[in-house]
Amino acid sequence: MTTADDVMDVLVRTTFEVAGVLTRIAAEHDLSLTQLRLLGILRDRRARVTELAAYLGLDKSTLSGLIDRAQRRGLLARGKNPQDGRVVEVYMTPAGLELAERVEDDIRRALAPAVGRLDQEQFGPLVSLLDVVATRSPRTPAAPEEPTATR
Amino acid sequence: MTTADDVMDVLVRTTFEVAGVLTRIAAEHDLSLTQLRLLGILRDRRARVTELAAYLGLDKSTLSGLIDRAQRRGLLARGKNPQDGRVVEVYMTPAGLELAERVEDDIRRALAPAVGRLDQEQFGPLVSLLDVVATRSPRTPAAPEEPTATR
DNA sequence: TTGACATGGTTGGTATTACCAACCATCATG
DNA sequence: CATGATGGTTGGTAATACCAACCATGTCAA
Repeated sequence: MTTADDVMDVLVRTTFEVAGVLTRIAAEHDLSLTQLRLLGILRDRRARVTELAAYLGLDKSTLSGLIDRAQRRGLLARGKNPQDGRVVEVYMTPAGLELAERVEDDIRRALAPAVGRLDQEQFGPLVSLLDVVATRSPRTPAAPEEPTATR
Repeated sequence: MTTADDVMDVLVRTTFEVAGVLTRIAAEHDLSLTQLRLLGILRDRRARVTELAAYLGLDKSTLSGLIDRAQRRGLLARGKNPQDGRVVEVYMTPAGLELAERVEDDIRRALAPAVGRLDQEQFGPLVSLLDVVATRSPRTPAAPEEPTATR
């Protein structure tokens, strides 16, 4: 019988496995895992600092440094928000977008052997199962403390 | 149609989600994610420094510091190997084992809502699918394999 | 209108993580 | 027994991340 504990074990194992791959590929491009996520987020849309901090579960001050260094490298830029003078909006530069694309290619290449061990008809089931697990239900009235993984 | 890219996307998303949970719970016990993994490995068996470095994909010198701090906290200890005087064997103290147990409980509690969104009959399929993905084929002598972080 | 408070970011300080290079001690081999 | 390989530690540096304190800007009530 497969228990919830078994599911957790394999989830944790997979997490370390995938995180290891991501860390390695990121390092090859002189990026940390956090910077990788940052680029991943900003790839799709510009975002304000607090928003990024909430999303990543990090302190605002951590973001300041992260953005500083990425900006110094020319990967992203800070812009003003005309509606609210306090807000700093962060967005990718063309160089950042280009790097993100290269990194994504490398990640897909690195994950290919692992995913390739599955039969193609297993893709669908795995995706729907993991999607259930990974998607936080928005309706969790149980714990008023801790809405997300922030502190 | 579900593609390999879709699988990768959900894998990465799940990884960040689970890693976030692990990081949060670890932090609640004043542990980093790396220390968590370290305790997870040493829970089952004692190991030498180089071995740990290989498992974790870290430099030996990083392990030195990691072990130093955990030792200072009374979580683990260094022992000698009678066969080889150069070797340092690391093992958990009772306090370390106890902490590892508490942390595991908290992790299981924290992952329960996510896993609980699955039906019980989906446990088996998910575990076997993820096991395929997370288990490096022995044909690839790239890096040493990863034991489960908890338990 | 103007205080008072709230919000958004940055700065400064500290601890940890992680790397590399250099090093010492111990083994293994010619 | 000299030489080299292996196992760990030390020292130096950069990045990550926290907290507390701090400005600047917005908001709201008296």
